[in-house]
Amino acid sequence: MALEHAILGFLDYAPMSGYDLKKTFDESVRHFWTAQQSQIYRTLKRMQQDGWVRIEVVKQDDRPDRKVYHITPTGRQELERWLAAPAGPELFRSEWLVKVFFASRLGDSEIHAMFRERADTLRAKFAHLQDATQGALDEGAAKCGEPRDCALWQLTLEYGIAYYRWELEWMEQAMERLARLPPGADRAGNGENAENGGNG
Amino acid sequence: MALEHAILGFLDYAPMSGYDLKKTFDESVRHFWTAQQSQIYRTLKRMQQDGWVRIEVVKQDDRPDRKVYHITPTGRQELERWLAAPAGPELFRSEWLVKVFFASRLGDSEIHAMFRERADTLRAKFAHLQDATQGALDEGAAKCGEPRDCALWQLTLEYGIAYYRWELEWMEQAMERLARLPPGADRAGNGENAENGGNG
DNA sequence: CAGATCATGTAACCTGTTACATGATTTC
DNA sequence: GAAATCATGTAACAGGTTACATGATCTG
Repeated sequence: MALEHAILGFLDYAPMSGYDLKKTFDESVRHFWTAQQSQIYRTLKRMQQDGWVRIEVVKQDDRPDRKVYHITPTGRQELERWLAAPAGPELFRSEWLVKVFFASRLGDSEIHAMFRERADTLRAKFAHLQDATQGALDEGAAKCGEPRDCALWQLTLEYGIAYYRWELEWMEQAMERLARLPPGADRAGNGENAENGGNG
Repeated sequence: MALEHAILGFLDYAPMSGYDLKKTFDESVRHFWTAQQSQIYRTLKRMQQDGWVRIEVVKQDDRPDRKVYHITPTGRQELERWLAAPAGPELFRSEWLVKVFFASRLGDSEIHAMFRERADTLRAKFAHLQDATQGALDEGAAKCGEPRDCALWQLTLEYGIAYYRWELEWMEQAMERLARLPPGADRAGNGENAENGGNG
Protein backbone atom coordinates (compact mmCIF):
# COMPACT_ATOMS: atom_id res chain seq x y z
CA MET A 1 0.00 0.00 0.00
CA ALA A 2 1.41 3.34 -1.03
CA LEU A 3 -0.70 5.78 1.00
CA GLU A 4 1.31 5.42 4.19
CA HIS A 5 4.54 5.57 2.20
CA ALA A 6 3.49 8.69 0.34
CA ILE A 7 2.74 10.24 3.74
CA LEU A 8 6.22 9.25 4.95
CA GLY A 9 7.66 10.81 1.81
CA PHE A 10 5.92 14.13 2.40
CA LEU A 11 6.72 14.19 6.12
CA ASP A 12 10.35 13.59 5.23
CA TYR A 13 10.37 16.97 3.44
CA ALA A 14 8.65 18.76 6.32
CA PRO A 15 6.52 18.00 9.41
CA MET A 16 2.83 18.60 8.71
CA SER A 17 -0.71 18.20 10.06
CA GLY A 18 -3.24 15.81 8.51
CA TYR A 19 -4.99 18.81 7.04
CA ASP A 20 -1.76 20.03 5.40
CA LEU A 21 -1.10 16.55 4.04
CA LYS A 22 -4.47 16.49 2.29
CA LYS A 23 -3.71 19.79 0.56
CA THR A 24 -0.23 18.60 -0.38
CA PHE A 25 -1.62 15.42 -1.95
CA ASP A 26 -4.15 17.42 -3.96
CA GLU A 27 -1.53 19.84 -5.22
CA SER A 28 1.16 17.40 -6.26
CA VAL A 29 0.30 13.72 -6.80
CA ARG A 30 -3.46 13.92 -7.29
CA HIS A 31 -3.29 12.78 -10.90
CA PHE A 32 -1.81 9.41 -9.92
CA TRP A 33 -2.67 9.05 -6.22
CA THR A 34 -5.62 10.48 -4.32
CA ALA A 35 -6.43 10.35 -0.64
CA GLN A 36 -9.53 11.30 1.30
CA GLN A 37 -9.14 13.42 4.44
CA SER A 38 -10.67 10.66 6.57
CA GLN A 39 -8.30 8.13 5.05
CA ILE A 40 -5.29 10.28 5.96
CA TYR A 41 -6.34 10.63 9.61
CA ARG A 42 -7.05 6.90 9.87
CA THR A 43 -3.68 6.05 8.36
CA LEU A 44 -1.74 8.55 10.52
CA LYS A 45 -3.25 6.91 13.60
CA ARG A 46 -1.97 3.50 12.53
CA MET A 47 1.41 4.93 11.56
CA GLN A 48 1.78 6.47 15.00
CA GLN A 49 0.97 3.11 16.62
CA ASP A 50 3.64 1.52 14.43
CA GLY A 51 6.15 4.17 15.48
CA TRP A 52 6.63 5.61 11.99
CA VAL A 53 5.54 9.11 13.04
CA ARG A 54 5.32 11.07 16.28
CA ILE A 55 2.88 13.83 17.14
CA GLU A 56 3.77 17.32 18.26
CA VAL A 57 0.78 19.27 19.55
CA VAL A 58 0.99 22.96 18.66
CA LYS A 59 -1.37 25.11 20.72
CA GLN A 60 -3.15 27.96 19.00
CA ASP A 61 -5.30 30.57 20.73
CA ASP A 62 -7.70 31.49 17.97
CA ARG A 63 -7.91 28.17 16.05
CA PRO A 64 -8.09 24.50 17.08
CA ASP A 65 -4.76 23.00 18.13
CA ARG A 66 -2.65 21.54 15.36
CA LYS A 67 -1.27 18.04 15.51
CA VAL A 68 1.99 18.23 13.64
CA TYR A 69 3.30 14.84 12.50
CA HIS A 70 7.05 14.19 12.37
CA ILE A 71 8.70 11.24 10.67
CA THR A 72 10.70 9.05 13.11
CA PRO A 73 13.95 7.18 12.37
CA THR A 74 11.88 3.97 12.07
CA GLY A 75 9.64 5.73 9.58
CA ARG A 76 12.58 6.96 7.56
CA GLN A 77 13.97 3.44 7.46
CA GLU A 78 10.61 2.12 6.23
CA LEU A 79 10.48 4.82 3.55
CA GLU A 80 13.87 3.74 2.24
CA ARG A 81 12.95 0.05 2.31
CA TRP A 82 9.79 0.77 0.34
CA LEU A 83 11.55 2.99 -2.22
CA ALA A 84 14.02 0.26 -3.08
CA ALA A 85 11.34 -2.47 -3.33
CA PRO A 86 9.61 -3.16 -6.68
CA ALA A 87 6.41 -1.18 -7.25
CA GLY A 88 3.00 -2.87 -7.05
CA PRO A 89 0.73 -2.98 -10.11
CA GLU A 90 -1.00 0.18 -11.19
CA LEU A 91 -4.77 0.49 -11.04
CA PHE A 92 -6.79 1.75 -13.96
CA ARG A 93 -10.58 1.67 -14.12
CA SER A 94 -12.62 3.51 -16.69
CA GLU A 95 -16.39 3.42 -16.61
CA TRP A 96 -16.30 5.40 -19.83
CA LEU A 97 -14.51 2.60 -21.70
CA VAL A 98 -16.99 0.06 -20.31
CA LYS A 99 -19.76 2.17 -21.84
CA VAL A 100 -17.96 2.35 -25.18
CA PHE A 101 -17.61 -1.44 -25.09
CA PHE A 102 -21.39 -1.89 -24.68
CA ALA A 103 -22.49 1.15 -26.68
CA SER A 104 -23.69 -0.66 -29.79
CA ARG A 105 -27.35 -0.43 -28.81
CA LEU A 106 -27.10 3.36 -28.65
CA GLY A 107 -27.61 5.48 -31.77
CA ASP A 108 -24.69 7.08 -33.58
CA SER A 109 -25.56 10.54 -32.29
CA GLU A 110 -25.57 9.34 -28.68
CA ILE A 111 -22.21 7.64 -29.12
CA HIS A 112 -20.77 10.81 -30.61
CA ALA A 113 -22.10 12.79 -27.66
CA MET A 114 -20.39 10.32 -25.32
CA PHE A 115 -17.05 11.00 -26.99
CA ARG A 116 -17.50 14.76 -27.02
CA GLU A 117 -18.36 14.76 -23.32
CA ARG A 118 -15.27 12.68 -22.58
CA ALA A 119 -13.03 15.04 -24.57
CA ASP A 120 -14.40 18.00 -22.59
CA THR A 121 -13.61 16.27 -19.31
CA LEU A 122 -10.08 15.49 -20.47
CA ARG A 123 -9.47 19.09 -21.55
CA ALA A 124 -10.58 20.35 -18.12
CA LYS A 125 -8.27 17.93 -16.26
CA PHE A 126 -5.43 18.80 -18.61
CA ALA A 127 -5.85 22.52 -17.92
CA HIS A 128 -5.95 21.93 -14.17
CA LEU A 129 -2.74 19.95 -14.29
CA GLN A 130 -0.94 22.59 -16.34
CA ASP A 131 -2.11 25.51 -14.22
CA ALA A 132 -2.80 24.45 -10.65
CA THR A 133 -0.41 21.54 -10.25
CA GLN A 134 2.45 23.16 -12.15
CA GLY A 135 1.98 26.29 -10.03
CA ALA A 136 2.04 24.35 -6.78
CA LEU A 137 5.13 22.36 -7.78
CA ASP A 138 6.97 25.54 -8.79
CA GLU A 139 6.17 27.00 -5.40
CA GLY A 140 7.35 23.86 -3.62
CA ALA A 141 10.52 23.88 -5.70
CA ALA A 142 11.21 27.52 -4.87
CA LYS A 143 10.82 26.72 -1.16
CA CYS A 144 12.89 23.56 -0.92
CA GLY A 145 15.35 24.40 -3.66
CA GLU A 146 16.65 20.87 -4.15
CA PRO A 147 17.14 20.47 -7.93
CA ARG A 148 17.11 16.67 -7.73
CA ASP A 149 13.66 16.72 -6.06
CA CYS A 150 12.35 19.30 -8.53
CA ALA A 151 13.46 17.31 -11.54
CA LEU A 152 11.61 14.20 -10.32
CA TRP A 153 8.46 16.13 -9.33
CA GLN A 154 8.48 17.74 -12.75
CA LEU A 155 8.86 14.35 -14.41
CA THR A 156 5.71 12.95 -12.75
CA LEU A 157 3.81 16.11 -13.68
CA GLU A 158 4.92 15.84 -17.28
CA TYR A 159 3.80 12.24 -17.30
CA GLY A 160 0.29 13.51 -16.60
CA ILE A 161 0.46 16.30 -19.15
CA ALA A 162 1.80 13.99 -21.85
CA TYR A 163 -0.87 11.43 -20.97
CA TYR A 164 -3.74 13.87 -21.45
CA ARG A 165 -2.17 15.17 -24.64
CA TRP A 166 -1.98 11.61 -25.97
CA GLU A 167 -5.50 10.75 -24.90
CA LEU A 168 -6.95 13.86 -26.55
CA GLU A 169 -5.16 12.96 -29.78
CA TRP A 170 -6.52 9.43 -29.53
CA MET A 171 -10.04 10.81 -29.02
CA GLU A 172 -9.81 12.77 -32.26
CA GLN A 173 -8.67 9.73 -34.21
CA ALA A 174 -11.38 7.60 -32.61
CA MET A 175 -14.08 10.12 -33.49
CA GLU A 176 -12.99 10.05 -37.11
CA ARG A 177 -13.30 6.28 -37.07
CA LEU A 178 -16.74 6.54 -35.45
CA ALA A 179 -18.00 8.23 -38.60
CA ARG A 180 -17.61 4.83 -40.31
CA LEU A 181 -19.25 2.82 -37.49
CA PRO A 182 -21.41 -0.01 -38.93
CA PRO A 183 -25.16 0.37 -38.29
CA GLY A 184 -26.78 -1.87 -35.68
CA ALA A 185 -29.28 -4.64 -36.22
CA ASP A 186 -32.72 -4.11 -34.69
CA ARG A 187 -33.03 -5.02 -31.05
CA ALA A 188 -36.23 -5.48 -29.09
CA GLY A 189 -37.21 -2.34 -27.22
CA ASN A 190 -34.88 -0.01 -29.08
CA GLY A 191 -35.97 1.96 -32.14
CA GLU A 192 -32.89 4.16 -31.91
CA ASN A 193 -30.95 2.53 -34.74
CA ALA A 194 -33.61 2.87 -37.43
CA GLU A 195 -32.01 6.15 -38.56
CA ASN A 196 -28.82 4.31 -39.44
CA GLY A 197 -30.34 2.08 -42.05
CA GLY A 198 -31.62 -0.77 -39.89
CA ASN A 199 -30.92 -4.36 -40.88
CA GLY A 200 -32.37 -5.21 -43.99
CA MET B 1 -20.86 1.52 -10.14
CA ALA B 2 -20.02 -0.15 -13.41
CA LEU B 3 -19.52 -3.78 -12.32
CA GLU B 4 -23.21 -4.64 -12.24
CA HIS B 5 -23.74 -2.78 -15.51
CA ALA B 6 -20.86 -4.55 -17.21
CA ILE B 7 -22.46 -7.83 -16.07
CA LEU B 8 -25.79 -6.71 -17.55
CA GLY B 9 -23.97 -5.85 -20.77
CA PHE B 10 -22.41 -9.30 -21.05
CA LEU B 11 -25.61 -11.12 -20.11
CA ASP B 12 -27.40 -9.14 -22.79
CA TYR B 13 -25.16 -10.85 -25.38
CA ALA B 14 -25.72 -14.32 -23.90
CA PRO B 15 -26.84 -15.97 -20.63
CA MET B 16 -23.87 -17.11 -18.56
CA SER B 17 -22.74 -18.52 -15.23
CA GLY B 18 -20.69 -16.51 -12.73
CA TYR B 19 -17.70 -18.58 -13.69
CA ASP B 20 -18.18 -17.77 -17.38
CA LEU B 21 -18.54 -14.08 -16.56
CA LYS B 22 -15.19 -14.03 -14.80
CA LYS B 23 -13.48 -15.51 -17.87
CA THR B 24 -15.30 -13.09 -20.14
CA PHE B 25 -14.15 -10.10 -18.08
CA ASP B 26 -10.55 -11.30 -18.18
CA GLU B 27 -10.61 -11.82 -21.92
CA SER B 28 -12.19 -8.57 -22.99
CA VAL B 29 -12.28 -5.60 -20.61
CA ARG B 30 -9.51 -6.54 -18.18
CA HIS B 31 -7.28 -3.62 -19.21
CA PHE B 32 -9.87 -1.07 -18.04
CA TRP B 33 -12.12 -3.01 -15.65
CA THR B 34 -11.26 -6.01 -13.50
CA ALA B 35 -13.48 -8.12 -11.27
CA GLN B 36 -12.70 -10.83 -8.74
CA GLN B 37 -14.68 -14.07 -8.86
CA SER B 38 -16.04 -13.46 -5.36
CA GLN B 39 -17.10 -9.95 -6.35
CA ILE B 40 -19.05 -11.30 -9.32
CA TYR B 41 -20.96 -13.83 -7.20
CA ARG B 42 -21.73 -11.22 -4.56
CA THR B 43 -22.96 -8.76 -7.19
CA LEU B 44 -25.06 -11.36 -9.03
CA LYS B 45 -26.83 -12.15 -5.76
CA ARG B 46 -27.79 -8.50 -5.29
CA MET B 47 -28.80 -8.16 -8.94
CA GLN B 48 -31.11 -11.13 -8.59
CA GLN B 49 -32.72 -9.57 -5.50
CA ASP B 50 -33.22 -6.37 -7.50
CA GLY B 51 -34.84 -8.34 -10.31
CA TRP B 52 -32.19 -7.47 -12.92
CA VAL B 53 -31.31 -11.12 -13.57
CA ARG B 54 -33.01 -14.48 -13.12
CA ILE B 55 -31.35 -17.84 -12.49
CA GLU B 56 -31.78 -20.97 -14.54
CA VAL B 57 -30.29 -24.05 -12.90
CA VAL B 58 -28.78 -26.46 -15.40
CA LYS B 59 -28.20 -29.93 -14.01
CA GLN B 60 -25.04 -31.78 -15.01
CA ASP B 61 -24.23 -35.38 -14.16
CA ASP B 62 -20.46 -35.32 -14.06
CA ARG B 63 -19.84 -31.71 -12.93
CA PRO B 64 -21.48 -29.40 -10.36
CA ASP B 65 -24.76 -27.84 -11.50
CA ARG B 66 -24.48 -24.59 -13.39
CA LYS B 67 -26.42 -21.48 -12.44
CA VAL B 68 -27.03 -19.71 -15.69
CA TYR B 69 -27.96 -16.05 -15.29
CA HIS B 70 -30.38 -14.39 -17.71
CA ILE B 71 -30.98 -10.67 -18.02
CA THR B 72 -34.61 -9.66 -17.27
CA PRO B 73 -36.62 -6.86 -18.94
CA THR B 74 -35.98 -4.73 -15.81
CA GLY B 75 -32.27 -5.42 -16.18
CA ARG B 76 -32.30 -4.48 -19.84
CA GLN B 77 -34.06 -1.24 -18.97
CA GLU B 78 -31.42 -0.48 -16.34
CA LEU B 79 -28.65 -1.22 -18.84
CA GLU B 80 -30.11 1.30 -21.27
CA ARG B 81 -30.59 3.94 -18.59
CA TRP B 82 -26.97 3.53 -17.50
CA LEU B 83 -25.60 3.62 -21.05
CA ALA B 84 -27.26 6.96 -21.74
CA ALA B 85 -26.16 8.52 -18.43
CA PRO B 86 -22.82 10.39 -18.20
CA ALA B 87 -19.85 8.21 -17.18
CA GLY B 88 -18.33 8.49 -13.71
CA PRO B 89 -14.72 9.60 -13.28
CA GLU B 90 -11.97 7.16 -14.18
CA LEU B 91 -9.65 5.81 -11.55
CA PHE B 92 -5.90 5.80 -11.94
CA ARG B 93 -3.45 4.91 -9.20
CA SER B 94 0.22 4.27 -9.79
CA GLU B 95 2.49 3.27 -6.97
CA TRP B 96 5.34 3.45 -9.45
CA LEU B 97 4.79 7.19 -10.05
CA VAL B 98 4.63 7.77 -6.28
CA LYS B 99 8.05 6.16 -6.04
CA VAL B 100 9.41 8.33 -8.84
CA PHE B 101 8.07 11.39 -7.02
CA PHE B 102 10.00 10.49 -3.86
CA ALA B 103 13.00 8.85 -5.53
CA SER B 104 15.51 11.65 -4.98
CA ARG B 105 17.15 9.94 -2.02
CA LEU B 106 17.94 6.91 -4.18
CA GLY B 107 21.11 6.77 -6.25
CA ASP B 108 21.06 7.28 -10.00
CA SER B 109 21.63 3.60 -10.69
CA GLU B 110 18.67 2.58 -8.51
CA ILE B 111 16.41 5.09 -10.25
CA HIS B 112 17.49 3.77 -13.63
CA ALA B 113 16.71 0.23 -12.48
CA MET B 114 13.24 1.42 -11.43
CA PHE B 115 12.58 2.69 -14.93
CA ARG B 116 13.92 -0.41 -16.64
CA GLU B 117 11.77 -2.65 -14.47
CA ARG B 118 8.72 -0.56 -15.29
CA ALA B 119 9.42 -0.73 -19.02
CA ASP B 120 9.65 -4.53 -18.80
CA THR B 121 6.27 -4.71 -17.06
CA LEU B 122 4.72 -2.49 -19.72
CA ARG B 123 6.10 -4.59 -22.55
CA ALA B 124 4.65 -7.75 -20.99
CA LYS B 125 1.18 -6.21 -20.60
CA PHE B 126 1.36 -4.83 -24.11
CA ALA B 127 2.15 -8.27 -25.52
CA HIS B 128 -0.70 -9.88 -23.57
CA LEU B 129 -3.18 -7.34 -24.89
CA GLN B 130 -2.07 -7.81 -28.48
CA ASP B 131 -2.06 -11.60 -28.34
CA ALA B 132 -4.54 -12.89 -25.77
CA THR B 133 -7.14 -10.14 -25.77
CA GLN B 134 -7.09 -9.59 -29.52
CA GLY B 135 -7.48 -13.34 -29.99
CA ALA B 136 -10.44 -13.55 -27.63
CA LEU B 137 -12.19 -10.57 -29.22
CA ASP B 138 -11.72 -12.02 -32.71
CA GLU B 139 -13.30 -15.25 -31.50
CA GLY B 140 -16.20 -13.38 -29.92
CA ALA B 141 -16.65 -11.38 -33.10
CA ALA B 142 -16.68 -14.54 -35.22
CA LYS B 143 -19.37 -16.02 -32.96
CA CYS B 144 -21.72 -13.05 -32.63
CA GLY B 145 -21.05 -11.56 -36.04
CA GLU B 146 -22.49 -8.13 -35.29
CA PRO B 147 -20.13 -5.63 -37.01
CA ARG B 148 -21.30 -2.73 -34.83
CA ASP B 149 -20.35 -4.62 -31.66
CA CYS B 150 -17.02 -5.73 -33.13
CA ALA B 151 -16.05 -2.20 -34.12
CA LEU B 152 -16.63 -0.91 -30.58
CA TRP B 153 -14.88 -3.85 -28.92
CA GLN B 154 -11.94 -3.29 -31.22
CA LEU B 155 -11.90 0.40 -30.37
CA THR B 156 -11.52 -0.25 -26.62
CA LEU B 157 -8.78 -2.78 -27.34
CA GLU B 158 -6.92 -0.33 -29.52
CA TYR B 159 -7.19 2.23 -26.76
CA GLY B 160 -5.17 -0.14 -24.59
CA ILE B 161 -2.65 -0.93 -27.29
CA ALA B 162 -2.14 2.76 -28.15
CA TYR B 163 -1.83 3.56 -24.46
CA TYR B 164 0.99 1.08 -23.87
CA ARG B 165 2.71 2.22 -27.06
CA TRP B 166 2.56 5.82 -25.84
CA GLU B 167 3.74 4.94 -22.37
CA LEU B 168 6.74 2.97 -23.68
CA GLU B 169 7.70 5.93 -25.84
CA TRP B 170 7.39 8.21 -22.84
CA MET B 171 9.60 5.89 -20.80
CA GLU B 172 12.38 6.13 -23.38
CA GLN B 173 12.23 9.92 -23.39
CA ALA B 174 12.16 9.99 -19.59
CA MET B 175 15.19 7.72 -19.35
CA GLU B 176 17.13 10.04 -21.63
CA ARG B 177 16.25 12.92 -19.34
CA LEU B 178 17.29 10.89 -16.32
CA ALA B 179 20.85 10.91 -17.62
CA ARG B 180 20.89 14.64 -16.80
CA LEU B 181 19.31 14.27 -13.33
CA PRO B 182 20.91 16.72 -10.84
CA PRO B 183 22.89 15.05 -8.05
CA GLY B 184 21.38 14.96 -4.56
CA ALA B 185 22.56 16.82 -1.47
CA ASP B 186 23.77 14.67 1.41
CA ARG B 187 21.07 13.34 3.64
CA ALA B 188 21.49 11.84 7.08
CA GLY B 189 21.69 8.06 6.94
CA ASN B 190 22.24 7.86 3.21
CA GLY B 191 25.68 7.70 1.64
CA GLU B 192 24.20 6.62 -1.70
CA ASN B 193 24.56 9.99 -3.43
CA ALA B 194 28.23 10.56 -2.78
CA GLU B 195 29.07 9.01 -6.16
CA ASN B 196 27.15 11.77 -7.91
CA GLY B 197 29.31 14.63 -6.72
CA GLY B 198 27.67 15.44 -3.37
CA ASN B 199 26.67 19.01 -2.54
CA GLY B 200 29.76 21.18 -2.77
C1' DC C 1 -25.51 36.79 7.58
C1' DA C 2 -23.80 33.26 4.49
C1' DG C 3 -20.08 30.73 3.01
C1' DA C 4 -15.20 29.61 2.91
C1' DT C 5 -11.08 28.23 5.53
C1' DC C 6 -8.81 26.18 9.45
C1' DA C 7 -8.67 21.85 12.08
C1' DT C 8 -9.98 17.87 14.26
C1' DG C 9 -12.00 13.48 13.73
C1' DT C 10 -15.94 9.26 13.84
C1' DA C 11 -19.37 6.08 11.75
C1' DA C 12 -21.39 3.64 8.29
C1' DC C 13 -21.11 1.81 4.13
C1' DC C 14 -19.40 -0.01 -0.24
C1' DT C 15 -15.76 -2.15 -2.95
C1' DG C 16 -11.91 -4.99 -3.66
C1' DT C 17 -8.66 -8.64 -2.16
C1' DT C 18 -7.22 -12.98 -0.15
C1' DA C 19 -8.00 -17.13 1.88
C1' DC C 20 -10.84 -20.94 2.77
C1' DA C 21 -14.14 -24.84 1.65
C1' DT C 22 -15.87 -28.64 -1.39
C1' DG C 23 -15.43 -32.13 -4.83
C1' DA C 24 -15.45 -34.36 -9.42
C1' DT C 25 -12.93 -34.90 -13.85
C1' DT C 26 -9.28 -34.30 -17.00
C1' DT C 27 -4.43 -33.72 -18.26
C1' DC C 28 0.59 -34.20 -17.59
C1' DG D 1 0.11 -38.77 -8.07
C1' DA D 2 -0.05 -33.69 -8.76
C1' DA D 3 -1.98 -29.90 -10.91
C1' DA D 4 -5.31 -27.71 -13.70
C1' DT D 5 -10.21 -27.02 -14.98
C1' DC D 6 -15.08 -26.85 -13.92
C1' DA D 7 -18.29 -24.80 -10.60
C1' DT D 8 -20.16 -23.18 -6.61
C1' DG D 9 -19.73 -20.00 -2.95
C1' DT D 10 -18.51 -17.80 2.23
C1' DA D 11 -15.71 -15.14 5.59
C1' DA D 12 -12.64 -11.88 6.98
C1' DC D 13 -10.17 -8.08 6.14
C1' DA D 14 -8.26 -3.91 3.81
C1' DG D 15 -9.05 0.21 1.42
C1' DG D 16 -11.92 3.98 -0.34
C1' DT D 17 -16.16 7.03 -0.17
C1' DT D 18 -19.74 9.80 1.96
C1' DA D 19 -21.99 11.81 5.57
C1' DC D 20 -21.98 13.59 10.02
C1' DA D 21 -20.23 16.39 14.10
C1' DT D 22 -17.98 20.56 16.15
C1' DG D 23 -16.65 25.24 16.37
C1' DA D 24 -13.85 29.32 15.66
C1' DT D 25 -12.37 33.10 12.44
C1' DC D 26 -12.16 35.40 8.22
C1' DT D 27 -14.18 37.21 3.77
C1' DG D 28 -17.77 38.98 0.83
